[in-house]
Amino acid sequence: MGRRKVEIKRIENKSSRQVTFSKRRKGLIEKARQLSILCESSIAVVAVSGSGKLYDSASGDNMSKIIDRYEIHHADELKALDLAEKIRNYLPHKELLEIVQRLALRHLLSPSSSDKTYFFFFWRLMNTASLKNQMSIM
Amino acid sequence: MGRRKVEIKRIENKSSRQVTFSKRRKGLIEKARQLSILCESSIAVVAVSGSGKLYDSASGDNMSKIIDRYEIHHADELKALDLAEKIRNYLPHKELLEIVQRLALRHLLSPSSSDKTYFFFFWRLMNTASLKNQMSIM
DNA sequence: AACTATTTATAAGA
DNA sequence: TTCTTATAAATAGTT
Repeated sequence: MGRRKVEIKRIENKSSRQVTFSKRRKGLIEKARQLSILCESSIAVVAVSGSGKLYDSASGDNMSKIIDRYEIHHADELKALDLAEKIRNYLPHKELLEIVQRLALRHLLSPSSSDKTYFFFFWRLMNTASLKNQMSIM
Repeated sequence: MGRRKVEIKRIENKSSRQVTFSKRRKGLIEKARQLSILCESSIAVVAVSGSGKLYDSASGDNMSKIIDRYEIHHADELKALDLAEKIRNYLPHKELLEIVQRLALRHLLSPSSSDKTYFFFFWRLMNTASLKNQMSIM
């Protein structure tokens, strides 16, 4: 869709690579928006540039809800991994455990709403709080 | 890009909506793949159809890593929510706590690798195992 | 940041 | 549904 046909391979020139990233990223997100509206669907796009910058868009629903759906859909696959084996290799992290325990305690002390969607949101909050906590000590 | 110009609004006819969803979803994912290769970037797409079916693609890196990046990037925003307030409304779930405690214990008993990336993967596994567990009792 | 020659995506038709 | 094709839309190279 341009003056020349381009091969789909890494663009070597850095500045044209950046220009193309900007143009096509915009195009991709617009396509996602259109698909969402035309077909009454939810579309999430997350793009990480070569230099690590993050761009995202969520159409039809918010990003967290779309990610939750993805996680639930793929839960079986992940569960099939040997959990015990994996865990032996993970980074110990006392702060994580403290957060989990603190949140879990408050959670136990307040049995109220029964809306399932809250469960997932709760779990995401725990997740994110800990990710952030981890980031700050890196 | 077709015989007629189409307005970007919900397609009322169900079968043309499905056909368009299929065609445009394929196009979107192909665009994501191209962008990833041309510009050396990572692109995740998650699409949920009106009927709830999930389609996803990850180019340049795997889906979990891209989602992790998103979570880390947005951690500040989520942290700003009133955690205590939110937690008061979440669904109690004993099984979740048992899983977390069991995993946490094993985690404490095996201080080994120090690769940061494992931490995030560990945390994702915990997350997913619990989501799945929750699904099965819904 | 605009422009425009071309390629590419796709809406409607077969 | 799968293939075709006329046309709209995206974009590569240019200014």
